[in-house]
Amino acid sequence: MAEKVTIADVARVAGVSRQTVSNALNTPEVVRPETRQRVLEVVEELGYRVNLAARQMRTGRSGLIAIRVDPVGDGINGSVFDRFLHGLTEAAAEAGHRLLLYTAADDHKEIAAFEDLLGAHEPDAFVLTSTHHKDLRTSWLLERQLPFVTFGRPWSELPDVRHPWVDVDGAAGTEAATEHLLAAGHRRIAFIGWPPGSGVGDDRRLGWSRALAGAGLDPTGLSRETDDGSVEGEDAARDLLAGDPDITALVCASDSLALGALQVARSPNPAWHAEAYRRIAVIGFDDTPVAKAIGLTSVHQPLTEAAARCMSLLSRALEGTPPSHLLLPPFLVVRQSA
Amino acid sequence: MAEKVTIADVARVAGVSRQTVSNALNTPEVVRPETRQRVLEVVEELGYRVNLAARQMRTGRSGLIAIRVDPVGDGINGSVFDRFLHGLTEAAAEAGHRLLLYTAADDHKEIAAFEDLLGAHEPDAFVLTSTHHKDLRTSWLLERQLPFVTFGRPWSELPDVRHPWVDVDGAAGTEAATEHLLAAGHRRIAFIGWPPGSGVGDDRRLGWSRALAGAGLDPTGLSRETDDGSVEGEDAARDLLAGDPDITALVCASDSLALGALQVARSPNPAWHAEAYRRIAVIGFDDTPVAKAIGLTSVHQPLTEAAARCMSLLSRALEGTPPSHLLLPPFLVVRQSA
DNA sequence: AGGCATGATTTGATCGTTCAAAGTTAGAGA
DNA sequence: TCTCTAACTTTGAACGATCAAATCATGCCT
Repeated sequence: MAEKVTIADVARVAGVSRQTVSNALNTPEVVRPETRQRVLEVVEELGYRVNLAARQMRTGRSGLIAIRVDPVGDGINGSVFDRFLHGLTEAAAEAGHRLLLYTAADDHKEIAAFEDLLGAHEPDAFVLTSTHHKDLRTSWLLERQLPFVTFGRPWSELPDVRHPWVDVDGAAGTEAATEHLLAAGHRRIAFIGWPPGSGVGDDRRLGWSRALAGAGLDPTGLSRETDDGSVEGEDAARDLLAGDPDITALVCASDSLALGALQVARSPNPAWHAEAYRRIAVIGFDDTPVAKAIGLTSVHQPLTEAAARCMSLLSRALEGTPPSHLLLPPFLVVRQSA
Repeated sequence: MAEKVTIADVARVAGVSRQTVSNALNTPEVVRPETRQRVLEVVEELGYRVNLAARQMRTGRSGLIAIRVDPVGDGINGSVFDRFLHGLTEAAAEAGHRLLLYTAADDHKEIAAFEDLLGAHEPDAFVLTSTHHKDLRTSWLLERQLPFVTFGRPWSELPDVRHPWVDVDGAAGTEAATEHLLAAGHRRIAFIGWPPGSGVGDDRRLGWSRALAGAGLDPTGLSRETDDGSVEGEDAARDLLAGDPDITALVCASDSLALGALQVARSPNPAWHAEAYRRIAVIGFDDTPVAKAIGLTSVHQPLTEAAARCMSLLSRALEGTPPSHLLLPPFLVVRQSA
């Protein structure tokens, strides 16, 4: 390790006191300009860097922002989080913070992780992802008045916004996808989504039905609910197409589902239906690398922007500004599949 | 924030001194068993957690391990790093450490980031990925005797191992891929890789040529060098297949390249060659979600294990054990493409 | 010239932990 | 009984920064 330069060293060389150095760096306006200039020169010359552990001990601020990473999943949808994480790392760095990673298997474990972290590394704030109904984590953090932002809106009954959040307007995404299909002449457009209860899933279904309603079409019988996954998507697509010969397009709640649906759409099995080959359009959600690779039209979430916005809301929260939120519009990336 | 419990609180309640509490936790063997027991009970009861900032100030250890995340790339190969990161987060947590993220655009910037970090958060160690020839980072860290491990072997001239590293045996991977093709009866097997000079790329090419040599086959004219990317892979595949009508299989240095190659292989263009449709086998590298999605046979790297091994080598390095290294074997995941 | 407000800088204390050294206790041996 | 050693525990200092309060300058007004 190189020689450590402390604030006392800088003070000695600059011929001022510790506190003046501290002020020159943290509260420049209370220091006479020429003094500040001299101090800054010495800081530069000696390569002084504030020791955050010492600062943290006094001020309680660590400069850390904690965020959870999940265990390795199927990898398809995981890329969404990863892109967000990369964006957040950069945004945090610009705001003078760094990201600290932790893991947790469920809400309760995550709250235990909060306690661990707060006792040990004392992060200044948390970033939560994948919010859901009855989210224990947000209420826990709110109770303790700990600063945090969620990527994902609060899917709760409470009407008032009590914490900052950023989200992507999923309904607008599926709505745009459905309208794209309508504009292309499709009339029977089905939806493959997740079981009701997940805020994100319900929201994405809503956009689809809204678009159909806008075109005066009846969504009855055109929706399937299944867990996320490629195989599940395949089954749902097969079921839909077999049951309704007029369906010509599928909007899916994720690229995983869409990938499965696409298998069915691209290799129609005569057994489902006796009629001639139907070309089925498929649209996914998240614009993952997989979508790009296989030519799947998909709804793209502006993750880098979302990350940057999360960070700026967090900065404001750390300054004590009352919470606000932001709903970002996604956009459709049109490829071969629709 | 909840009431802070300090070591002094524990000491008071347990009726011992601060230092005894500290010893009970950090050096249990010097404390009488019944004293230790009592202390631990009080620790539990009060929910005491060591304040790492204070500890760090005294011991210099922060409990942090720093790792760089790159800006969002094409996403296909990025997933390799992300899986590694997830594994590392878990492994680090088990060893009582946490991961700290930072970004940097190149080697020089990264060294500047080292300096920033060491002055500020003082990570105990670094994990470096994507090592390369003339890696400035490793020499910088070695000079200062800072603990680190690389995921990626040192691609340098120096014969002696001077730092711990973990890597996946890329040559063994492409060799296995090639042998798989040989076993399936292929005889003209081409390789699409990166320009020479990148250790990883050269290594992967080596495995392919070694397998051919082992089967008594001549690799001349069967290799193409191009930058990474789907389009590049497509061009290279087209070039190879057009130039040599006997080629029946392609081994690629990445899934990105393989994805492009697969486009060519799956939709043969009569213009390249007048003869009948050739079914071309394609094998990629990294077993990304994309490979899984499109049925691409690919070489899988044991990333979770690699992460765990990195962590254990790091733990040893922190204890002062001399550096050692590990070359993990990858394995082939066979899908429809080969 | 004296008093005073204002601005700039310094001093002493403190955050919570661990190190180093000093203190205490109990048991063995003389 | 007294000494000595070994085992255990306590005490004081220090890590490097910032807060709070004190000190020192300076200029303005009466």
